[in-house]
Amino acid sequence: MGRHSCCYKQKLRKGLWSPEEDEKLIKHITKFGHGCWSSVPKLAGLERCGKSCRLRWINYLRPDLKRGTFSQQEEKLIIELHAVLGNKWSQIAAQLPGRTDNEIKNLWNSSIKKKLRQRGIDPNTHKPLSEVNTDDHHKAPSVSNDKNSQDSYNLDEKASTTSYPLIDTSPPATHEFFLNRFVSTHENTLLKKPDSHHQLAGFLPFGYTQQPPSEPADLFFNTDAKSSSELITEYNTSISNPLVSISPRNQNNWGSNSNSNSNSNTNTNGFFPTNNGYNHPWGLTDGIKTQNQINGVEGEQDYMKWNDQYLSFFTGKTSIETKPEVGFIVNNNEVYHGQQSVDTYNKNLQRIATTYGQF
DNA sequence: AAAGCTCCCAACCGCGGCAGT
DNA sequence: AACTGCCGCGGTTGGGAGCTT
Repeated sequence: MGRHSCCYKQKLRKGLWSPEEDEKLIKHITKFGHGCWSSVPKLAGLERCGKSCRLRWINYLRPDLKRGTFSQQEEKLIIELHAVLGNKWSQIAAQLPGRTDNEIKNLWNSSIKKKLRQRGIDPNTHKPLSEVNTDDHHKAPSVSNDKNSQDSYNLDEKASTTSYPLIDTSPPATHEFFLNRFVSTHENTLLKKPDSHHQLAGFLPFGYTQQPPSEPADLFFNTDAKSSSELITEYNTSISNPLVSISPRNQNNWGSNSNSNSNSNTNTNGFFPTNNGYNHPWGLTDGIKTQNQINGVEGEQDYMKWNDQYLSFFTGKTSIETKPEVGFIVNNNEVYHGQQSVDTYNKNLQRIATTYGQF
C-alpha cells in the first residue's frame, strides 16, 4: 500500500486553484489527455501534486459537468440510490449524468440528510426515525420494507407498491431492484417502438464497434416471458461477448451538457461509423445538433438517458469501465471558451481512436 | 454597520486496492 | 512475498458567502 509520493513533497501549492492554474490544466488535458496523473503537473507547468490536478479536473474542470442546483428528480434518485448503495458516492454519481461524487456527497451532507430528518426518516437507515430509535444497532444503509418510509420520499409508484428485496443490499438484489424498475418503467415505451431493438442499443452503456453478432435487443424485450434474473444473466453474458466492447466513456452522455444525446444518428465528424442505431461510444456529438434534435425527436432522449443509467447499473461495473476520467473530453463546451479549434477537435478524436483502437 | 452564526462546497487527507517490479 | 507507485474513494476540513441579530 503506497503513499502517494506527492504527499511528502514540499513547495507544492495547496488550496484554491487560480484561474491561471485552471487554464494550464485544461490546456494540457485538452491537448494531451491526462495520462499518468503524477506527471500532469510537471508537464502542465503546475506546482501541484498529481492528485490535486486529478481532483480539480474531475470535480470542477471536466466539461461534462452539469453544475447548478440539483433537480428534484435528481435528489429523489440520490435518495433511492443511497438507500441501496449507502455512501458509495462514486456509484451514485455514476447514475447521475454530469454530477460528481463530491458534489453528491456535499448535497447529501448539507441538504438531503436534513430534509429526510425533517420528514422523520433516518438518513442512514432510510427507516422512520421512530423505528430507528428503538433499533439503532441497524447502522448499515438499507431500505426498509416499510411502505411509509418509501412513500415519504415520494418514490415512484412502482417502487412503493412492489415488494423489492430492499433489505438485502447484496449485488444481485441491487441489480434486480433496478432491472425491475427498468423493465416496468420502459416496457410500454420500448416494446411499442417498431425499431425498438435498435433504440435499445443506444441505451447500453457501451457502444458496438461493429455490427453485433445477433440482435442485442432481444435481451430485454421479451420481458413478459423472462424473469429479471434471467435478464440479468443474459445481459451479463452479452457484456462478455468479445464483439461487444465496453466503452470507456461515461454511460451518461459524458462530454456533454445535459441536453446532448447519446444516441445520435448523425456522423458528425466523419470518423465514427455512421450509426445504424448503434451508438458510438464517445458521446462525440456533444455540442453539435444531431439529426434527432433537428428532426424534433429530442424528447425521446430523456428516457434513453434513464435507461442508460439503469442498464449500466446492472453490470455493477460502472465505476470501473465507465469512469469519465478514463478519457479526456473533446467537445465545444464553454469551459474552453471557444478556444478549441476544429482541427484540435479532430486531432483529439484521432487520439482517442488510436488510444483505444476501437474504430 | 458589524459581529456572530450557519451553510455550502472546493479541496485536502488518509486509506485500500491494484499493478508492476 | 515484499515493496513501490499510482489511482480512486469516502471522510473531513477550511474558508467564503449569506443570513441573522
